[in-house]
Amino acid sequence: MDKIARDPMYRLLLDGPPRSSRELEQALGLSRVTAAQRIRALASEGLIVEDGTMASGGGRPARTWRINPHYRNLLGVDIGEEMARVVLFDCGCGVLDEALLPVDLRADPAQTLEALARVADRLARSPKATAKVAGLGMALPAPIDYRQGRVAKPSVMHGWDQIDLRALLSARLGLPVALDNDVNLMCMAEQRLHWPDARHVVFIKAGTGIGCGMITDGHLLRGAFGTSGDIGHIQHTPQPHQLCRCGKEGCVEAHAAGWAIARDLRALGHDCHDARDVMQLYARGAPECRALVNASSRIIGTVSADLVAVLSPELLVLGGTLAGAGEAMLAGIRERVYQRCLPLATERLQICLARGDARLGTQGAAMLVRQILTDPR
Amino acid sequence: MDKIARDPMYRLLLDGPPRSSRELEQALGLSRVTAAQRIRALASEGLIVEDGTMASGGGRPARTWRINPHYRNLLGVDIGEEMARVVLFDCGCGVLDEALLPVDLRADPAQTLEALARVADRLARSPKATAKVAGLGMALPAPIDYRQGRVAKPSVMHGWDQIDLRALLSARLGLPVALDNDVNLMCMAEQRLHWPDARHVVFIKAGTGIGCGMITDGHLLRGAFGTSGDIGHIQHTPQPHQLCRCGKEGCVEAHAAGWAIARDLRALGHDCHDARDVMQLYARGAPECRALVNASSRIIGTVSADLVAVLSPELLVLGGTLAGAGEAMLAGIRERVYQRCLPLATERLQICLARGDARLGTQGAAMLVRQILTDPR
DNA sequence: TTACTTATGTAAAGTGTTTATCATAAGAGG
DNA sequence: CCTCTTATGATAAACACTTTACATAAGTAA
Repeated sequence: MDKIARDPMYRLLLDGPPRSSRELEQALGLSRVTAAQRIRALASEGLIVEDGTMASGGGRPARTWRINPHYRNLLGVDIGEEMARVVLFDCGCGVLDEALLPVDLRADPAQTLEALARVADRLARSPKATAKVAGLGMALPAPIDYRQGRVAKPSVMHGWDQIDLRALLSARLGLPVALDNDVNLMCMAEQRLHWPDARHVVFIKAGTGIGCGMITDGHLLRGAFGTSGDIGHIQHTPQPHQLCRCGKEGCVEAHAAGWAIARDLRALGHDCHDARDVMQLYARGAPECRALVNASSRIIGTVSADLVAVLSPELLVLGGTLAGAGEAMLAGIRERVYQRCLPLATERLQICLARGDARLGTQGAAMLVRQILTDPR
Repeated sequence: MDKIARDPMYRLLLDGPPRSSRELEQALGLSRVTAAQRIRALASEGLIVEDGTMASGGGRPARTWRINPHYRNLLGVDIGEEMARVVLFDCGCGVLDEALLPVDLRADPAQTLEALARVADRLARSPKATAKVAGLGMALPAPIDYRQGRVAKPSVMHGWDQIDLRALLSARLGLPVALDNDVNLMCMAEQRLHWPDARHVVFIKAGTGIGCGMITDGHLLRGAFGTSGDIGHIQHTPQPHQLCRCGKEGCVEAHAAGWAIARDLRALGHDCHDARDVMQLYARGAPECRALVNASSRIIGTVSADLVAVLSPELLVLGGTLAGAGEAMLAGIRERVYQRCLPLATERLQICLARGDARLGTQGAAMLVRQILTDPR
């Protein structure tokens, strides 16, 4: 995107609903003249378009302005443990085209990257594209050194911490590239797209693994070393100790994650390997599965209670594959949170299922590049 | 403070070390001419003064500027469970005069406030005062509705949530007043005064009660309802359940707080009622006391590990009365944190004792009003 | 001492923003 | 229809900041 896109007025319209000239002027603290001038500039460049008029309050109704979604397109990539999703978005995060490809995180990252790059290239030239692609964002299931744009040093994604991921991808594609942890990006997308007024949000992703993203005062909380939100390996220590895939015992994941439920279901004779398999069994109503999911939800509820006590969010959202169990998962979380936290912290707290779909990670990734491309520095 | 004090240049000098014209210019993104002009304006108003010269790098050495601590004075109040401390500061947070007064939080808040106001008035007219008082900050051992400037609704400070604390005090004293939770303010003061480069800090206050303050990305994390940092009532559940003063069982406080240790020591025949008594016994080397303090430190370490996993701070500071046990407290915290957290989260994490003294709360309070008085809005 | 370096002061020209004023546009309500 | 209200456009003077250029101040290194 061009220089003009760094106008804070454009950022405001990217993040929020259409606004009138006066609203923009007040939100940015500009004078009417300057606001109008900047609106003209953005409109003449095709960055924003007229949206409609507001209800009249006894006078001439105000025109509202919104971003032009077809000014540029964006690519969002979400690398999962087995599949990667690549989505072509317009710059309002509307889906234009999409592709899935299998990935093997234990394989050579160079090969995986090349496969991803080919798909990205193909999508950028898709007949459904509405503009040229301005950048690519990528969500990764690993701690990310956000400043450096690479996977943080010791990581589960073997070998990925060795390469300068952002520079490599950017050079290969000829596009600006931004990276972040997948849960962080899901959290950001969920908040920005579905709860724009919430300033303090905890997003729990319960899938094959468990993690959380946090927004405090409207800002994504990344922490000092890119490891924030690592709730999966908080010590839970209920009676039967379980070995976690991280090598420790008694982690939350080892009792409540999709892989742990699958492990327990396999022990009961089911053919079940990941969170998706668990949800299939759950949907079919297998009682053992329901029991395990309920138990999981209470364990996640225990951690949630700690998060609520520490962070005092106004919204706790549950996403990830296990959120497919819906109210059953929420029940366990609510039970523990209301049981353990102060009324003051819970009386106005909302506990909900994520409204975003499986594309949440890619949407967050696209929003991240967009944010960087429109950052005034 | 006057209008000119809202200059971001002044705020920069308030928070940081003395700087040269060039450093100010770069930090604020101004041109040399404008920076010099603003420096002149601030200096002529008496807000800043010349500090000295920097080391020469082969040319004329740069002059450095610092705030004039005697431009205005500030009052900081820290209300504890039994005592309140009122300190008169210069606007660099240097101590000028000080007073302690007993308070009873169960008494009528109006009486306590009047007693406080009298002390504040007296200090403002103290012979040690160097300038007129610009505002008063207050630290309270309760969740605070920061926006409203009052104690959040259901509170342990009975009756205090009924009154418009900020407005009342402000009217009584004829001064701008700001309030916040005591642990938040201690956290802020500790970071700003002693770890200015740390952007992600967890401050644990272990005293008669237990709580924590958090700074993420340089900003104090207050949460949505003023209850953030409530780690004292996280469920700990080791074997012998203990009734907490909050009415629940198995809270961290019920096992690790000063009041809980005092309770256990009383059961062993010691005359011990609060954290200070515990530290006296500890200093005298009572073995039961040492054992209990060690156990407490491990419990606090357990919560600390959760905080480190979730927030990924670069610095974890222990303050409060129990921090008087020094390395013994740190040992238990370090043990649990290193045992339970990812190496990535701990390898560069510092775990230290607070450097601030008993005036930390009042310093934070003074910094809070100062921050508000110099906020450009 | 001289040459070089960096810091600081001052003035002029140019850019962008604000404030103020006047004019026009487009709705509601009578 | 007219009046009232609010939105928007155009313009000019005032203001703040930046850039540029030149001069001076105060150190270091030889």
